Amino acid sequence: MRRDRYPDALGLLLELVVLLNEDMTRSLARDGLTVSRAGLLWRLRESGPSSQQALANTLGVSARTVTGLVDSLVATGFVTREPHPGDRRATLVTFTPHGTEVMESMRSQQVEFTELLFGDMSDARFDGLVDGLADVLGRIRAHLPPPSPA
Amino acid sequence: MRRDRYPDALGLLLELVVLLNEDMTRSLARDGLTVSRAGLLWRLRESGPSSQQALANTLGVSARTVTGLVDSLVATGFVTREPHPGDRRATLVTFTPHGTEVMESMRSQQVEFTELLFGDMSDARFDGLVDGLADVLGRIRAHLPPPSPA
DNA sequence: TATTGTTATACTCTATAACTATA
DNA sequence: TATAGTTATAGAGTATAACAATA
Repeated sequence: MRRDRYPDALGLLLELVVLLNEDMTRSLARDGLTVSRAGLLWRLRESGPSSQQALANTLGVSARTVTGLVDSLVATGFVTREPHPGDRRATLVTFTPHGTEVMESMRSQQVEFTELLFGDMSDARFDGLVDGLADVLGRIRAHLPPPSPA
Repeated sequence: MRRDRYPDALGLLLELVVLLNEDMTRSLARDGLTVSRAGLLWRLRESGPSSQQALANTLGVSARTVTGLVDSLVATGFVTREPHPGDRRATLVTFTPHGTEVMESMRSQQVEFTELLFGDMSDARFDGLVDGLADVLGRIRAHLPPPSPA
């Protein structure tokens, strides 16, 4: 009965979640970042200089939370708050040179990590994993409530 | 070139981490629990009535953290602190009837969730996923520092 | 009147250090 | 002297509500 392997499969998934989280946390700490702060920087790199309101929306957190994250990122030299041309209420969160540098190093770390995870894996194994992951992901997405993070 | 699919694969993994976390958090909240508190209860069910020290060790957190988690679990009626027979310094964290009940309902929720994730999946797909997950997990474990949570 | 961001306040998880009660 | 657990304190992430400045 295939269902006998279900607990294993769920256990593998959960352990993966835990270990990936630990690894990410540890790795980001070496750059002086936390997962939440890195998440903001990630979005910032995709969107370019952004208002905090925009960041709050895309990150799916409150304005208050963004204020705190940006406060700490300013204090640690990753970003600055620039005046928003055309709306004096708003600020434009912008990378410092140091912030840009760290983001670039993060990208190469990501490449290394990917190599570690999949580099030495047979094509069949890799394809089976990717197809299975995509499948599971589709099921979870379908199960989850309205994709709130508009 | 297979490396072209690497970013996809890592992206799938990370999205999976995020979504599984959200789903777990939401589901536990319905039972009046958080992920950390549920983690403690989970260990408690495996080990039976335990001292806080023992819980701190197996969970890999500080004694102070366990004090806080147990405080809240006592306040919300999931466990009690019983005297430790044979060591008057220690307490035995013990399920209440309500705690036991919720743990049982969590188990059936887990079965449902597993059914949702894998139920409608072909055998080949399922096997490919499980094999791939086990493979990746092995790589991460090998990469991580000393398994600190003794 | 509506929006941007901040201050005020609060809750959760986490930790280290100091301290109490027991071994 | 060493251990179990608590209090004191602190930092991070999260949130809501009230408020200021600006649209």
